[in-house]
Amino acid sequence: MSQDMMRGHLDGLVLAVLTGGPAHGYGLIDALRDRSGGVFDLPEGSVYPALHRLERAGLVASGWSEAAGRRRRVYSLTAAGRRAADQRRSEWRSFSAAVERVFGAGAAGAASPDAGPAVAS
Amino acid sequence: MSQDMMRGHLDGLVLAVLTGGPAHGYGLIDALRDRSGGVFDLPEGSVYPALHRLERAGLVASGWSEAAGRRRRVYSLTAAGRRAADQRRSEWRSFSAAVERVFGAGAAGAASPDAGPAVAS
DNA sequence: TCCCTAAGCCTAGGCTTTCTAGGTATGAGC
DNA sequence: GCTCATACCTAGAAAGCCTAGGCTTAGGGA
Repeated sequence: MSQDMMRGHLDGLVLAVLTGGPAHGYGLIDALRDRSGGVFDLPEGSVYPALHRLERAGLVASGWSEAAGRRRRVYSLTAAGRRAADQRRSEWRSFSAAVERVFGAGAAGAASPDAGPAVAS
Repeated sequence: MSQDMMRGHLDGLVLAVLTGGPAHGYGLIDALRDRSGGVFDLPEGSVYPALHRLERAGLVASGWSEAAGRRRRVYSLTAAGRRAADQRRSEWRSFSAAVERVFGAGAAGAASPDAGPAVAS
């Protein structure tokens, strides 16, 4: 898997996880790994900056909590964040459907030898 | 649509179009716009560098042709390019399925108020 | 006691890729 | 002659993710 397929999708994925409830950074990495079936194993250097970016944008809010002697910064969605999560999901569906059409059309073209070139003059 | 959702996917899409037959740069832009239902309307400054990158990588080969007095550089897949196209498509499927799981899980979690936080301590 | 690992947080810098914004040239239509 | 569409190209900026570190506390093993 090409690593920067994530580009432009990470924020949406983080928002999607937070839709299920508050989380802290480290746990968010675990959640993304689990829910993606091991496909997304993101380094902390990707996730923490993303969370800070989302907080600056007003889409998530954070607070400190203490658990087992360890400090944790817990992030949760704001109202704007919930709206953004919905929008990101629908943008993803549109993007994904478009990619699927391109891949599908390419394969179909290749399957019919008499169809001529993909792009007419 | 966030424009750099394309990151890391453009090469695969270009290869997919070329799977259907040779194409030149300008026509490739049209093909991507048509097949994606208008979602992908890429500027030339994205496509030409991508084609040159793919050519340097040995995945496409190019040759000049003349049509209606206009010179065209026509790109076609090499054998390695065909293999790469297959691989990109399967990487896309894996990526797409993973994203879908994350979005799906997030929505499911939000639907059950008693489920507790998304990420257990 | 000392060391290593895991859980947690963070940042600086680099790399890659895409877009913006330009440039060139030909042919067709007005 | 002018403009528009076709067709190619490039330099530089912008953005986002990853690499590679650094910090702390807790717990287990030797």
